[in-house]
Amino acid sequence: MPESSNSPPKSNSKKMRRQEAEALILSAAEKVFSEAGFGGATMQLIADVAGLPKANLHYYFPTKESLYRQVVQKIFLDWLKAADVFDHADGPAEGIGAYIDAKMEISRRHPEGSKVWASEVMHGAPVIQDYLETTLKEWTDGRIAVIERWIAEGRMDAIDPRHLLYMLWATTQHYADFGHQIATLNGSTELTDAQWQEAKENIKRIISRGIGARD
Amino acid sequence: MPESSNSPPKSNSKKMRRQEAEALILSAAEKVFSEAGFGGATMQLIADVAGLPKANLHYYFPTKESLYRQVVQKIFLDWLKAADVFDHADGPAEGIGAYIDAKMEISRRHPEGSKVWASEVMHGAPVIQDYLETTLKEWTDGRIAVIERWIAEGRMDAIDPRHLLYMLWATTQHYADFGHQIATLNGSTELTDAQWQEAKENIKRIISRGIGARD
DNA sequence: GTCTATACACTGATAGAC
DNA sequence: GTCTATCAGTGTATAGAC
Repeated sequence: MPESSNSPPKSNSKKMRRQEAEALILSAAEKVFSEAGFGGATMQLIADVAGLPKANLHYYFPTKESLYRQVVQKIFLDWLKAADVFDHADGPAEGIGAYIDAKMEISRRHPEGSKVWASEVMHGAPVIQDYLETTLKEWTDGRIAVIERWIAEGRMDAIDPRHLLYMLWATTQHYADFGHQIATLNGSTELTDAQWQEAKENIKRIISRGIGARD
Repeated sequence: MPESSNSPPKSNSKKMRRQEAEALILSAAEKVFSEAGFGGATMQLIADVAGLPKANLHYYFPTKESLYRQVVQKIFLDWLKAADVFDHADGPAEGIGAYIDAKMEISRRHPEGSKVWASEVMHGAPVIQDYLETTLKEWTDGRIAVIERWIAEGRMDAIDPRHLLYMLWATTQHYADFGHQIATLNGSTELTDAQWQEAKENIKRIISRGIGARD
C-alpha cells in the first residue's frame, strides 16, 4: 500500500480542520459584512474577528468576493430550507402562520444573514443574480400555486399571491434588517421574549384576517 | 455704501450657484451611495456622476462622511414630511390608506433614498442615531397615540400600534429596497403602473381588513 | 471659486520563510 | 498548512496654480 492518500484518519482530520477553519472564517465574515457592507468590510477586520492572520483567509478563499459569495449562498440556502413549512399545511392560516413563525425565528436568531442578503439585493444582486432568476423564482412560483389553490378552494379571499408573499418577506425580515431602529424606538433595548411573541401574534393576526383565511 | 456684501444680485447669484452645485452633488451622491453603499462609494465616482472634478466635492462638503450625512438627513426629512397625511384623517382605513399610498409613491419615485436609509439603519445608524432617538421617536409616539385613540373609539381592533407601524414601514419600503428582487421575479421587468396600483390595493385591503377598520 | 497634481494612508493580494 | 513582510493599486483629502 504505497498510497496514503486514502487513509481515513489523516484525511478526515485534515478535512475536519479545513471545514472548521472555513466555518470560522465564514462566521466572522458574515458578521463583518453585515455590519459594514461589502465595501466597508476589510479582510483585516474579518481576520481579526476570526482570530487568524489575514493571509490565512486568502488561503481558504482566494479573493474577498469569493468569500462574500459563499456567505451569501449559505444564507440563501438556510433561508430556503426554513421556508418549506409552507407546504406541510392544510390551509392558509396554518401554512402562512407557520411560515411567519419560521421567518421571525430566523430574523431573531440570524439577523446578520438577513442583513447581508438585503444589502446584496439592494445593490442589484451583483453576486447572486442567477439564484434570483432560478432557485428563488422556482420556489416563488411553487408557493404561488399553493396560494392560488387555497383561493380556488374558497379557503381565503382572492388576494394576489405575489404581493402577499412580498408582504410576508418584508414584514418578517424588517425585524432583522431594521432591528437597530426597532430597538432604539423600544427605549434602546432589544425586544424581550414577550415582545417577539407579541410581534409574531400581531403579524399573524393581521395577515390571517386580512386575507380572510378560513381553514 | 462702501459695503458690497449685501448687494442683492451678486449675493443671490452666488448663493444660487452654490445651492445648485450642492443640489447637483447631493443628487449624484444619493444615487452612488444607494448603489454601492457608503464603503463602496468613491468620491471619484460621485464626481463623475455629477460631472465635476473631485476636488469640487471637497470644497462644498469637507469630507465624504459630511456629504453622506447630508444625503441621509435630506431623505429623513422628505420621508417625515410625507408621513403627515396620517393626521388629516377621520379613521384608520382612511388615514392608514393615505399613508400607504404616500409611502408607496416615495418607494416608486425615490427608491435610492429609501435604500440609503435602509443601509444606514442596517449598519447601526452610525450617522443618524440622534434622529432615531429624537425626531423619529417623537413622530412614532404621536402616531401611536392616534392609533390608540382609534382603538378606544372602537374604530379598529386592539392591535399593538407599534407592530402595526413596523408592518407599514416594512411593506411599503420593501418595494423600494428590494425593487431589484421584485423586478427579477416579475420577469426581469420593472413593475408597470397597473402592477403598482395592484400592490397598493392589495396592501391596503389586507391591512384594513386585518386590523378590523370600521371608519 | 475652480481645477490639476500630489501627499499620505490603507486595502487586497502575494511571495517566501517556516 | 501557517504566518510575516511586502507590493501594487486605490482611496480620501489637500496644496497651490489659475
